[in-house]
Amino acid sequence: MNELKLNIPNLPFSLEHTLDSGQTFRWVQTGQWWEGVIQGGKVKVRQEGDALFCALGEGVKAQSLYDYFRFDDDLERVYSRIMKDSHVAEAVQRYYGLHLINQDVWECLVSFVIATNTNIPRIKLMISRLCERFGKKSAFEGKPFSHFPGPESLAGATQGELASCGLGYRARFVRSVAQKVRSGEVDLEELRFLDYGKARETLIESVLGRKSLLGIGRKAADCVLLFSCSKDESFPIDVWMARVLLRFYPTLFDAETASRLGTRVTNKTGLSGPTYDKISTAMRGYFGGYAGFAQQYLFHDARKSGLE
DNA sequence: TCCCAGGCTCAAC
DNA sequence: GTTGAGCATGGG
Repeated sequence: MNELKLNIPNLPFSLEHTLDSGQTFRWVQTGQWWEGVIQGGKVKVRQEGDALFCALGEGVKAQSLYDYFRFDDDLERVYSRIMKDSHVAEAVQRYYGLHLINQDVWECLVSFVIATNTNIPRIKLMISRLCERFGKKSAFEGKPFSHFPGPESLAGATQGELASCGLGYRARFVRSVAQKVRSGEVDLEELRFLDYGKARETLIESVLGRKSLLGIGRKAADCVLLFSCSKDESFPIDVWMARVLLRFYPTLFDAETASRLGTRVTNKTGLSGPTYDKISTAMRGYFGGYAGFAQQYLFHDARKSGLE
């Protein structure tokens, strides 16, 4: 095996916390190694202190890993901005070195269409089936693996074929999103160059009263912008975050908003658009431009500790 | 068997 | 504008 040693330029960095935090769904841990597919190629990585040992598949450059893990980020600086209270402080301490990642926009978009109303283990299952069934095949270290299927192949699949990967009612949405991207109606690469507000409008906009991307709501859009477009002020609010906000930050909201957060948690009813926006804007006001980091630490901590 | 899961669409009000 | 049913599926 052709092993490469990469120096991690900015510490802290934790490979495990980063890959285990629900930003991405295809990495598999085997022993001390993590295997994944990025930028069209397979990689195997393991961390030892400030060194990242990796084996790169065909077509993958070390720079791709550098970009993927956002090694330019200076977490200490981020921490100093978001450390507003003991709750983030504890989460930061527990998951010290958790990076936000910069994954492929298309893969991230499909992943979070699939991620609605389900749990992380099943998201992984659905995506791995999707890749096996529709992804291009390659080999790494003599073993076959599948790439993430492109817009063309998912747009060309029937709803039944997609559903057979366990997608259920999501099959329709995945197909529709794939068709919009294939046709060029929605330009994903452009998102990186827009500011957060504009990029978000692009993802959830309606044309003639009809949504352009079926299956993408506010929460999914925020995840895409945070995990694949480096919009660090994005603050996705799912059930877990609703619990966190209700438990630790109720004083940041007026009574009506807090009560709606409560029904989100207990009745599992969705937040209305304006209410979602009001809450995430408040959290951005509280944490600042790196609110997305705070969100990710709080989310991961809540999930790991089984907050109720 | 029932409940929950990184929500969203659609229709009714 | 808000609310609520319905949604496919697998694990606890």
